[in-house]
Amino acid sequence: MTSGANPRSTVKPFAGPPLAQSKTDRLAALHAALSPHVATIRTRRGQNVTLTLMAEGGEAAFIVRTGVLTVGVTMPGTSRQVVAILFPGDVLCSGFVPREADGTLTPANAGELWRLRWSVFAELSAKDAAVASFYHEAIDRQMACRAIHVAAIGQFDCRQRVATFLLELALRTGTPSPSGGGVVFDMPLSRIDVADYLGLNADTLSRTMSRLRSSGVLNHSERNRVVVRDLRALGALSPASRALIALYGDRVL
Amino acid sequence: MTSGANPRSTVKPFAGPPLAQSKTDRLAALHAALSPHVATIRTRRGQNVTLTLMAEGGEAAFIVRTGVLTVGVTMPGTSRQVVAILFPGDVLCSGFVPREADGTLTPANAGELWRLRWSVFAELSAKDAAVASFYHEAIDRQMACRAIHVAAIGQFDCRQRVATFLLELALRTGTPSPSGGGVVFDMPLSRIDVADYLGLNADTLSRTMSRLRSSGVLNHSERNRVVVRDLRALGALSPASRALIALYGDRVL
DNA sequence: CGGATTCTTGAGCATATTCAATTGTGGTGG
DNA sequence: CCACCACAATTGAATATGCTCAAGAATCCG
Repeated sequence: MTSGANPRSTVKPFAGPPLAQSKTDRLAALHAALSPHVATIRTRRGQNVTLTLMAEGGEAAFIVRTGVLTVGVTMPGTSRQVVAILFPGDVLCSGFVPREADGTLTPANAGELWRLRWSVFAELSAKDAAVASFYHEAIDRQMACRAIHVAAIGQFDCRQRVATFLLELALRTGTPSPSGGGVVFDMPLSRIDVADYLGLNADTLSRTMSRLRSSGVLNHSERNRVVVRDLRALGALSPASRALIALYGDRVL
Repeated sequence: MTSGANPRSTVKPFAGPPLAQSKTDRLAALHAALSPHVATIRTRRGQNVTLTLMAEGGEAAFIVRTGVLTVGVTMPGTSRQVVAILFPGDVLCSGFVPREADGTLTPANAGELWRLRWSVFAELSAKDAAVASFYHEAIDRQMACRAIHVAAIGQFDCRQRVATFLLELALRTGTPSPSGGGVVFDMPLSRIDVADYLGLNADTLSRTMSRLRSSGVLNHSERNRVVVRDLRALGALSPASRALIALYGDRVL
């Protein structure tokens, strides 16, 4: 099958968990194909990215180059729900966000975002198998991630939810800590953002984090930084640890 | 399909909410393009559809022809979470379901399901713009639906969740009731399935339904049939009503 | 350094869960 | 046709978990 007859059939990542390492590489490789068509948006914390394109309201596609963003919806009378957290390599189409639901795309970070017209992206996908497979891998990953997220807020208690969230961040953005066995990462989101992501009250979240600290799983540390003292112990607290490791575990573990 | 210079640019549904009416038409139109490659699965209630393809474990794509299916995940130590309910025209790729999470695809109904190798589907998408746009519309719709679902289980109280669920079913599968103003539809899911979808206890769900009945929004009726007496009143109970109507409201309203 | 914001923590409360008993429904066989 | 069984759905009382509200501590930024 690697005979080269059909480039798509040589794309292996579908068969196994995508390698996070290769994700940035692929993104860089796409630069050549996409750059003539993308508008680069420099993001900064709190800014609100408009989801639809200006002219004629066509659908837009966004590709996260660097940084972290949150996708939120707010239904009347309820508080905001963060529906997804986007990391580099993730894709968002404006059609993913329901209308009439006050959807927002908000950078948590300084970073870079590519925007292009959806129709252009679709055309490129049809022509270039690399673009298509990048997109489909991204969709696969994000769908799987959302499934885990739904299971977490639907079934987990607050400690399990927080552990799941921290584990996801550790796996996706963490680096092994100098004092072995641990993992360190920046917390790109505010307490309220995290609470909105987990379907928890900010107070409850704070309490839960405090308990994790006093039970020795986390370390006290600076404002926007998390030190996981024992990643294995954190994983034991999350029913989704095996699933998360299958999705993202190729970086740290 | 349409004659225009670039077929993709003639695909309008991206700009507005997709018409449910046209969904079945499009599905029928795809039959010609897909039928040489699909395996048709006749589904019956409770059966468990295996998510991966038999030979060499390649990724599979499923297209719902008729009937209703649930996609569920179960994390160790917690009860099942129904992550999505699939209706005709919906698409599921095996990569959407996280590994190590005990994912299941379960028909709630008798119906028909198409299965094909993902790589084949991707090739067809690259060649045939109608296939590609069908897929992307489906992804848009399902992503938006999942966002609403996440917001519901993350932020809504139990009555709001139930109202949201009933409204979704009414909009997607309901028919105007003989006695005007109402909507009737079959309930394809068991109480437990619904509870697992909404992140609620089955007992709580039952209580909530009872209260909706005694408050006059619903009618007492047979086992697997729901009669919404006043759709507007039901909508008033769901913070997501506007979003749901924007997504699916073109059938009943 | 001061003011604003974010985060933490406690006490009381509300909502949904648990567990168990009861009723209802559908299917099977006498 | 009815009796019976297994299973699904309903309902109540007690409990637990997370929420609300308010006060205080920590951190950021000018």
